[in-house]
Amino acid sequence: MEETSAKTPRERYRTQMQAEIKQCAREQIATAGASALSLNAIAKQVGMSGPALYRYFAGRDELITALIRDAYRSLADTLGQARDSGADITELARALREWALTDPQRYFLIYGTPVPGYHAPDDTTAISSEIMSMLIEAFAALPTAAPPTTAEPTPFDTHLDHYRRWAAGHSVPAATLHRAVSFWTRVHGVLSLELAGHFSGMGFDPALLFAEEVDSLVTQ
Amino acid sequence: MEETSAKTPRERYRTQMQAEIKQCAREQIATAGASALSLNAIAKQVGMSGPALYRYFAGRDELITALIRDAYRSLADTLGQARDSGADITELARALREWALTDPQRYFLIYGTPVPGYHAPDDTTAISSEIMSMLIEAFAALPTAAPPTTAEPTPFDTHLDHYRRWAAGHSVPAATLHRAVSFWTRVHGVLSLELAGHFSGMGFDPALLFAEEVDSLVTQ
DNA sequence: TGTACATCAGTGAACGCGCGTTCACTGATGTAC
DNA sequence: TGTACATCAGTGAACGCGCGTTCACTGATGTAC
Repeated sequence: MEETSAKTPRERYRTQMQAEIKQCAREQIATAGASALSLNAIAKQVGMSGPALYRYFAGRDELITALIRDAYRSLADTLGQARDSGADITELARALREWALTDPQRYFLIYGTPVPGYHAPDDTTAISSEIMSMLIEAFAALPTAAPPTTAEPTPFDTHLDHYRRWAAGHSVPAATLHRAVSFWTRVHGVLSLELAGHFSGMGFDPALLFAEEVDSLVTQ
Repeated sequence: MEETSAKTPRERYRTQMQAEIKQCAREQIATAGASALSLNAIAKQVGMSGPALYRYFAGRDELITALIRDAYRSLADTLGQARDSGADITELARALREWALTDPQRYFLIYGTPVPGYHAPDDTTAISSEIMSMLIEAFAALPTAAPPTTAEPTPFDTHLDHYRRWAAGHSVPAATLHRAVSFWTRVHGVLSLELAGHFSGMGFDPALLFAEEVDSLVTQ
């Protein structure tokens, strides 16, 4: 995972310093939101003053971009590790939820309110499809008691059959793609509302709702 | 709907001016996001200078709060009008999606990334339950071909039966509450991902996905 | 091992900027008699 | 209808602030011979 070996001491120091800065930025975002991220405040907290940060990041935007990239990477790695441990789709969902609960603002860095002008770096879309790949495989591997292939394809199924380039390399039935996409939207429906506190007045346990939303697609 | 009648000219002017300021603020948010909202910029745009805004709003926070309240109100009214026109749950869903697509940043004002420190005004939770009420009634009114009441109650159903105070006044089976909540999460799952652009690389039409997510709960 | 030079981390002063907000004020609009 | 006063919208100057970013610089660390 880390190809940061066989580096000179200076390079290691530099990498470590970048990590410390990003860690600080994460804490600041967790405390006051991403829009309140301030380079000067970060600098003060890591014990250097202002312009020194420019040794490590070209500016505020590049720092935020790095954080977004890290968030994507962290999510994909979390799911990848679960997958490598033989997790099925239900366990993948649980890993995803735990990842989101660990640091809600990191979650919102990816799936929260988009800033109108901003465009995420290109490589994040690659990570996105890496994640979708895992989901598709997990659904394809399901021992379908009631095989979805035999069921009548829905309008969205047939529509999806024409737009499956994003699922390149997966020769699964469109119904499986549909399930992966629905999994994604249902999971984020619960998570985004839960993390934003929209259930807090209701009192019930979102974990149960989450589990059944996942189940709705597993035992389809 | 408007109880702003029989007011003096001054009062009408004041109300109109507040509306103009809020309209301006909405446009600014739609262009650059809520965090970029600037009182001075708004003042310039409505043709007055700086401090004059304090005649209408006590400060930046109060203005944003007013916008959030308006967003809630607008959503509830949109759904209420659909309901009054005899819309069923599917048509309510369509109205909701159109409302969201009309002004994505208004949507995110309610359902987007929460700002860690900020607490929405209390009356918005009242509007939230007003909305949930409509959904519950719409599901209760469904001519259930396969009545959900007869089905085995899920763990979340029985759990929800202990936390139904938020659904005060509705003596519907817990399964109906469950369907209303799931409707809410599935609908927001598609909408939040769609509006944030997470489907844009995939090419398919989110409207079809949305319709089938809604359908998954109507023809349950 | 020792010297000469290059690399690079970090500093401190300074830049211009726009922000939210306050204050004392002018001038127009409405109200009371 | 006219005068005297109160209300209130809007102005302009000024407040302190923290922001991102630049620049020329010091001093330590690494490299070459």
